[in-house]
Amino acid sequence: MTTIKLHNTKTRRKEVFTPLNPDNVRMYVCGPTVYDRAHLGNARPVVVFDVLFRLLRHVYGPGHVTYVRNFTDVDDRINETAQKRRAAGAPGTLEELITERSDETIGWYHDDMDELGALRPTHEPRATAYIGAMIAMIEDLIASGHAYAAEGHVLFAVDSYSNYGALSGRTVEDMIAGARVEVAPYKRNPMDFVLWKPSSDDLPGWDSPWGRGRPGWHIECSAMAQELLGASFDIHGGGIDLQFPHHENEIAQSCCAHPEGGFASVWMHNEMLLVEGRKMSKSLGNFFTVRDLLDQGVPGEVIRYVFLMTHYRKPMDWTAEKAAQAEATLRKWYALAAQAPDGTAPSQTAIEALCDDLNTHAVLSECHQLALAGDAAALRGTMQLVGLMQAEGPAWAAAPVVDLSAQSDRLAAARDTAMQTKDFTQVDRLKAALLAAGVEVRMSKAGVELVPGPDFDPARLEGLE
RNA sequence: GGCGGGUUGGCGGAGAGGUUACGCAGCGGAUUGCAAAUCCGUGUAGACCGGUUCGAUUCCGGUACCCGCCUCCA
Repeated sequence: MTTIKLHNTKTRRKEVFTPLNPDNVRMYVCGPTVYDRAHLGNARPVVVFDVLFRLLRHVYGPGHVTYVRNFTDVDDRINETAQKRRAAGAPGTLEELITERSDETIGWYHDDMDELGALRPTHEPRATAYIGAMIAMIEDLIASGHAYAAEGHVLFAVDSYSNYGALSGRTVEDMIAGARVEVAPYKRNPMDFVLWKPSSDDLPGWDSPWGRGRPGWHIECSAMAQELLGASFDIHGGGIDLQFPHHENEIAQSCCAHPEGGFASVWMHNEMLLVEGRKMSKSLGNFFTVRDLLDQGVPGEVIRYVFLMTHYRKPMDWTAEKAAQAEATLRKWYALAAQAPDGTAPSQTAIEALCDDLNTHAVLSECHQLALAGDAAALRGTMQLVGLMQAEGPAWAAAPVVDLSAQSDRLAAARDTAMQTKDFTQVDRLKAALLAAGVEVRMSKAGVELVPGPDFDPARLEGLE
């Protein structure tokens, strides 16, 4: 059996991965809050954990991996959009408008992530479908003394869980000392966090033992992981920004509600995304969504390739330069890989690189070597291991199908003549015109070959005859 | 203030306590009427200061700078 090593945030070390049950390797990744289009940063964990999903499927078998990624569809920004739409005269109840907004956003998310070549997870639960499970878990936490109700809220008591802060390396004392937030008066400890909060009439809410309200953010992941994966499972992933407080709170809730389980064995966090060296933000004017890039003509495979260039635990800088490089490389690879049939195993070197805490950059290096060696089959298999080269390769990378034989013959004839006369002006004129039209001109002793390039423009060939 | 991550050759970006990373660009060569494409060759890098060691870019400590989290943003 191949040995996979993964960096575990919990222990801050790279460890040999041993699944609790090799017949059912279980992974939970925090998914998006579906209030709008996914931005580029949202796509990074999707690609990172898609690569891990593919590796696990490769090693343990496609039928032996369960991957859960949730949709958070309880969120004030979703409510805002729904309220605005209602105010603008949209038909339907607020609840219906909220559902409509979530459905719409989830559809976009699927479209965009599909373009990146990400496999759909095994389960994609929506928080609103698990409110009952959340309420039950909160009731358990109150019963066992880990939570308390106060002024319509239910709060988790961090003092009841001695390991609180272990994942992120903080202590409750440190956090209180450095706290910048105002503390709600009903909290017993300033670090206590919300499990349930009351909803006013204009907000979505569910009936509960504590009145009409809605769940806090963290409880949904605990409840859905419990329902779909059990009290103990293998891997929990997400962006490093979720390490605290989100994941810390998930651990507290889950381990207190289910002391018989260990919750996640391995915690994995991807680093953040930068754009041209700076944090992506609306105020800096460098904020964009995945769809923005796709619309600008940057293919999903190119985005994926750029992501794979950087190890997931390092900050990744998105630059136009990288995207251009990625596209040029992929064109070469696709042309070669297209010559091979599906079904070739990936290179062992690449598998081993991936097994070493997802060294995707080393996989790309290996692909370069395979391409250099002209090994189309191994290249194809290796690209597919990391989610590149689906099917026959994308249309954008395929050479345009055009008949340039007339131009080719004409150029060859002119060249033959020029070889005799030593007057190449006519040949150069033809060549320049072809180059201007985006055609690559290759002349050798063997003859003339015309290859339409990425910027090929047939219109510019007119009048050439 | 607390916690965490980073700093590698022109650019991007890895691994490894001592032997070529790799890619892009550049340079030299082969090839070409000239090019393109292709192939071959080519880079005394490792923020700074100490320490451990026969030997450190790789381990340890410190300094500087950058970034993230601590505000339901992946």
